[in-house]
Order: sequence, then structure tokens, then C-alpha cells
Amino acid sequence: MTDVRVRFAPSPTGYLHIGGARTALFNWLWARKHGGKLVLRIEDTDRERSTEESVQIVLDSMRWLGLDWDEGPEIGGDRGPYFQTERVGIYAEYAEKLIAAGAAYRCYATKEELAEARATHKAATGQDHGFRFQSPWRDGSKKPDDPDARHVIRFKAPATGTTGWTDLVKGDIEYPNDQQQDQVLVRPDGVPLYNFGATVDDLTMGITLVARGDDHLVNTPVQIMLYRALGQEPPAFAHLPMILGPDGQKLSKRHASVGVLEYRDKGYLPDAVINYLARLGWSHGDQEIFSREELIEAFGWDHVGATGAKYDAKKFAYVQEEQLRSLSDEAICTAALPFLAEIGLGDVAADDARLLAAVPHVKLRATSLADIADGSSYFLRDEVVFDEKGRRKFMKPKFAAHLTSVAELCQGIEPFEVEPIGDAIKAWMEANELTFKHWAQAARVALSGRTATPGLFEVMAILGKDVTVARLSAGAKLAQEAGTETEAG
RNA sequence: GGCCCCAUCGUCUAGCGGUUAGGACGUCGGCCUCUCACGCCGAAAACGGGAGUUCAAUUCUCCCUGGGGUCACCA
Repeated sequence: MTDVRVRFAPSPTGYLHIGGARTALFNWLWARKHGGKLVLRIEDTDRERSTEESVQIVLDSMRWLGLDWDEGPEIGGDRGPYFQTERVGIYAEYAEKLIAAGAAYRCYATKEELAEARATHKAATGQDHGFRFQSPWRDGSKKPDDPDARHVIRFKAPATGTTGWTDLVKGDIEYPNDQQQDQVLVRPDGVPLYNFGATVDDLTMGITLVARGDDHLVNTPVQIMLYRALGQEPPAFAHLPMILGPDGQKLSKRHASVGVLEYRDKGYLPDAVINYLARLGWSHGDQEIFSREELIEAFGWDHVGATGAKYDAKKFAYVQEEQLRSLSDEAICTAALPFLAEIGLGDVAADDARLLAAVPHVKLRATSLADIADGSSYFLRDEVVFDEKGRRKFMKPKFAAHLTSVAELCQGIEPFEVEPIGDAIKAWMEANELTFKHWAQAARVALSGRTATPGLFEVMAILGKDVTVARLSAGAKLAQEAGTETEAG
């Protein structure tokens, strides 16, 4: 049995798309499951669109997701280089092999001739698609005046028969060869086109299984032919259905956040992204929530669905919530730090007692780390930032006396913890024939500035006696003043 | 249009000839309750259509329909 060698081969033309991340994930899972290697290869042969910045974004995205590669950029490996533009010598060598074997030829047709043939095709058929260039150089009888003149290398595609394979997710697939055209393998400047570059790389890098998006289905027969023309056996193939938007079209920016790093910036956890992506198109019985280890253990191609899967932000949020709650409170605190900094709480430490005390409650009301930061903020700020509606509704004179009473009551509670606070306040309510309705929302707003928080006793305990008393008193004053303002106005 | 792929609740899916067609998200009720959540309980919700094979089709075959992909000197 040969060792598993899989690859992820993005082209650095922007962010790492969430669909690409899923392809990377499935490859990574397969490699890790079998103790194999994941090769990261940068397909930067489109010089118009490839940028160094995008390469960094791809690498950062992979690292953030925790998808480590065994060979590739920044770490090297035996089968490098791992940037296609650095491999032109290798492509030239293999192109020569193909020509020598009679499976490829130099085509000196000019762009004008090509455009002309295309126009003729359109005139005859009324359509742009379906054009297949019949190169006059194909059979080798025509000799160029200058062999070094500008030319491309074309594949001499077989015109009859079929090419097929057993796809690990799609099953048996067969393409008729007459659909193939003599596609360009190498440009005049020696830079390969996708099918040739990918094939030569997969071959020379010893890839045993090619797992990629099913938009590459149609490329597979050519690549298989290329392998065979080179006297090699093709690898196994697994084509993942693409991720669709809610409208069934290819997922794009207009549907959702598609860049991996956008999820980092929104405060999603890498494990959550991994978990959601894995479950999108793959299943393992009734299980929805997976740790990385469980994913590696359970993953297999037999349960990868053949159907395109629609992206569902709600389900994603659910998975994120579950993953967030599976973290220890300490880990959540640490992870939330950057998001606290973003809202002006950059000097809060991960082991801040108030933060640590708040997180167990806040996390039940949070989806993202940004929510954790926001939900913890009023425990950490000196000043209460009031929600306007809450302030208008509850900072009213009729609540002032109760707020003052509770403040005074709190002054005497010892220890100032959830249970004693609860006992004291309940006793106070009973003695005065009050219910929560009479004062609780006002106290909540006074203490937090908000109308929705964890339980009041918890909020008080986390805030501590001094802050609780101070905020309740300040709230009482505010409530009283609101009344005079209204009367004056 | 040619070629290829796909088809179970709104969504992600389980199912691999005989099931009350299961789970999850979402939705809708209810419980809990100081607000908001969490949690718990319950409900509605699917095999695209037509032939065929079979004692029996969601499951196997074919056709139709629908959706998607692709037809570059992009990847």
C-alpha cells in the first residue's frame, strides 16, 4: 500500500474562499487519518491575477484554520518548488517528453488565426461555445519557417473512445474523447496552463489522491490522458460538490461572507468553521458537533454526498455556539481579548476576575467572540453606557425609591454572593409586598445600561458590592432627575 | 446548444428492497423564568414526474423534468 499523498492547490487571486477551505479540509483530514502528507502548492501561473499578498492570505487562512501542511511554501519539502511559476523547467521537460511520444505538438497558429477560426465557428453555428480549434500543425506535416517562432504546445487529444474513472464521491464517470480539443499545454513564454501544470505537479509530487471541487470534473479526463501519455497511472480522484448560495448558485460574496479570514474577524472559532464545513456535504450518522480528533477519526469519502450543499448561516451559527460553549471559560477569555480591544477594552487581561466570572453567563447568550466581548463589556467598564430605549423606559422617578432601597440593602449583604444576595432581596420584596416587576428592569438598566443581561443576582455578584451600590445609587439619581426634566420640559 | 454531474422535510442529511422514512438547524407551540438566553417537552414539515424490474420500491434500470458544472494562449 502506497503512502497517502494529497494536495491542496489554490491559486492566489484573492481571499481563501470558504469552499476552497473545505477542499483543503477534506484533503487534510484524509492525510491526517492515514498518517500521510498534505502538500500545499500555489498555482500562480495566472500572472495577471496572482499576487504575493494573496499568497499570504491563503497561508494565513490555512494556519488560522489549523490546517497544517507537510510540504509547501515556507517549509519546503523534497518535491519542490511549490510555486508553479518556479517550476517552468519541469514543465518544459515534460512537454518535450510528450512531443517525443507523439502526444503533443508545437502549434504556430497566431492569435489572429485563432480569432478568425473562432469567428467562422460563430458564423456557422451562431454560438460562442463548442468551438474546437483544428490546428494545421497537428499532424506535423507542416513545417515552420522558424522553429523558434512564437508558438504554444498543444495536446494531441485522442478523437475516439472514452476516458473514465471511478470517482471516490461521484462513482463511475465516463467522458467521450471526441469532446476533447487539442488544448494548449504550454504558453509561448513557457508558463503552463492549468491542466498541464496540475498534471505534471501531481505526477512529480507523487500525489496519490486528487480531491478538489467538482467544477474540475471536466478537467479530469484530460489529466488522465496526460498521465497515460506520459506512461504513468493516474491517481485516484474525489470530486467534492460545490458550496451553493441559498439560491442554488455558486456561493459568492453576495450570499455570505466567503473569505475564511472574515470568520476570524467576526469572532468565529476555527474549530467551528472546520466543523460546519465538514458537515456541509459529509455526515457521520446523527452526529453534528465534532472535535478535530473526532473528525479525523470519522472522516471517509464514502459519506461525502454527491449533491451540492447550500450554505446555511443559521446552522453555521449554531455550530459556532456549540463549539464556543465547549471551550473552557479561561480559553474563551483569552480568545475574546482581541475583540475586547476592538471595543476599547484593550487593557483587560485574560485572567481578569470580572471577565472570568462573566463568561459562564455571557457565553450562553453569545454566538461569536465579539458577542462575548460585548456581553462582558459592562462588567469591565467604569462608566455605564446606557441603551437609550432602556434608559427612557426605566430611568423614571417611580423606580428611584426602589433603586435606593436595593442599594441600601446591598450595602449590608455579606458575603456579597449570588445566594445571599438573592435571599436578602427576596426577603425585602416579601416584607414590602413587591415583586420583580416593580424594580428589576430598572435595576438591570442601572447596573448594566441594558435591558437584557444574565440574572440580576449574578450581575450584582460579578460587579461586586461597591460597584453594585454605586450604580444603583447613580441610577436612582438619574431616575429622579429624569422626572424633573420631564416636568420642566 | 454539446458533454458531464446531481435529485429525501425550507436547509444539512440518515437510509444502501420490506422503516410509524430517523437526526440536526430553522419555524411554531408549551414548560422554566427578574429581562435575555440556556435547557427541557411537543408539533408541523420530504422521498420531483412517468414507465420498468420485483411478491415488494425512497432504495435497482430507463425516460422526462428540474438544478448545477464546463466548453480560454483563466484556474
